[in-house]
Amino acid sequence: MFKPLDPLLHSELRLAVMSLLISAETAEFPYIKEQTGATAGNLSVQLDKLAAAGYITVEKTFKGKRPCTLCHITPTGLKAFEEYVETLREYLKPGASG
Amino acid sequence: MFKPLDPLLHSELRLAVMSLLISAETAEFPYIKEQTGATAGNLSVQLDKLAAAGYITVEKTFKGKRPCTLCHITPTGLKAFEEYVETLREYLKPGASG
DNA sequence: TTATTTGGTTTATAAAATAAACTACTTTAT
DNA sequence: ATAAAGTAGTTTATTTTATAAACCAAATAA
Repeated sequence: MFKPLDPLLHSELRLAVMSLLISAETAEFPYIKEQTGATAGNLSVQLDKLAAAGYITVEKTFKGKRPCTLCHITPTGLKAFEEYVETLREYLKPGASG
Repeated sequence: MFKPLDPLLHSELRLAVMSLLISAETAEFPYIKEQTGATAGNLSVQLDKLAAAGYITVEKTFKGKRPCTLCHITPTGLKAFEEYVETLREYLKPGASG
């Protein structure tokens, strides 16, 4: 039947963030914001949720004198992403019972 | 970058319904309910939304004396589903720029 | 020094999902 | 015949989620 989709990942913005972080190793807040087209507020909230779940880490650093928020994916996050993709395939491949 | 995902399809239940209808040609309300594990109320609401978008048609018939709600996918719905899958792939295949 | 920009967070609002309650009718049991 | 229980759903209320608007603090530019 249909296995439930991880609700934390089944969100357009959070999924986009995870997608970026998988290829990017680490990414800065403004970069993610630009790549996803999200507002800063929304991104801030969604990063918090991903961090609370342990899917990413959010590191507060400085770049010269300015604050700089660095994000990167955790092993837990990577695993969750992979599982999400696996689960989703069942929704996308109709007829393929499994 | 990230193309927006059709919000109508980016819903666990509606996606499951569409997935079923693609393989099933037509399906009865109770069958969809059983296969998705949804409550009747939720299913009713989500079927309405899919129908309002023209993604499915909902036909009210009778099976003997009992009411019977038949659903089937429309060409519009099929196209939307395929586009959704295509768009989603960009989120799932990190690094593959396109 | 007073804007303006950068880099965010917090809070309020809108939208969506879900569940609970209800309607209408049928079948079964009494 | 009537009551109880089941089927097939809809409507409405509640909760959750997503989004946007408002705000704060520091740095830079005018």
